[in-house]
Amino acid sequence: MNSYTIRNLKDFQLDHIFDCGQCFRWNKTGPGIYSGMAMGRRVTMEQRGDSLTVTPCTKEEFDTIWRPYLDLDRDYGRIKEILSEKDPVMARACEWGSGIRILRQDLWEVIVSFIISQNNNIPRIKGCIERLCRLAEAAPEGGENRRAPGQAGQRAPGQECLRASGQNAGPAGDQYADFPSARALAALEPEDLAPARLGYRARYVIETARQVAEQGLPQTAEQVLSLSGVGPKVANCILLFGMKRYDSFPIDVWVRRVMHELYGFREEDVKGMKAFATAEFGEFGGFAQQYLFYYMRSL
DNA sequence: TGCCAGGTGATCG
DNA sequence: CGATCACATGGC
Repeated sequence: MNSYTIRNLKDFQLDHIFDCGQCFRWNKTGPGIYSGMAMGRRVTMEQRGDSLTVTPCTKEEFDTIWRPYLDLDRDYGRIKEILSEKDPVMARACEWGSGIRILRQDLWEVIVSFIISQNNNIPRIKGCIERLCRLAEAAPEGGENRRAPGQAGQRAPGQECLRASGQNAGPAGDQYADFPSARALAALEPEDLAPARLGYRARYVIETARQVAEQGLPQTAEQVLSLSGVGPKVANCILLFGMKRYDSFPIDVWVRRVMHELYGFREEDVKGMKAFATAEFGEFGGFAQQYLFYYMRSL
């Protein structure tokens, strides 16, 4: 299988990147080795020191797909320098998560993933998303003639499946299925998602899929907030991880915890935290949030 | 066993 | 507005 290796990486650690809460479909399969789905492809990434090998991958694929996905052309050294000057807590956080990069993920996948993330824990979020992808792969298109229980996987010839692209075809149950499109999910009912165990979030996902299928993907913060199941926190995650809005500062329980324990805010003073982040971190709020999140979770 | 998890939407004063 | 509560599910 063809691989591509890039060397001399700086400010880059797969362990930091895939464990700072921004993505849910990468799994560690060995020391410095991760396997996952992104950009409609399944690949393995292996880091040894300052070099990274992607398999399967050509040089062209690396430059057009993975270089932007991994945000390799941004100077994170400079960002950490700027943030570290702000305060000692931030400096420690930058050091602890020194290899973090904010992935440029698919917007639709980010929207659904973070709707599912609400009031949920990370291991279970990953399970929900994986089951959602697998479910969609096994299900036929359309809400009218859904398959009956017991007919799983018996797709009629020519019947389109829910996957957005067809290049990762495999039997139902394949661990790496493409993320279901908005159009495909829009045709389903919340009950159809029962096997994914999304809980009460299933109706948010379906409703949002219908909104997006009809109006297209959101382009402004206001449009993001108008989606079903999207409040201030999830909206900020969508803006940061899916829309390149690097000034976004999502405040979740972990950030609230770090702001309370290490910055002295009252736990319920989310407004104060938000104002502080805007004033202190400004256009780098999103990077600051990632360093703080990763740091706090390790404590 | 309970408490809690990358919260949101509905309801009520 | 701001506070309060239900919500599905399962990790720990």
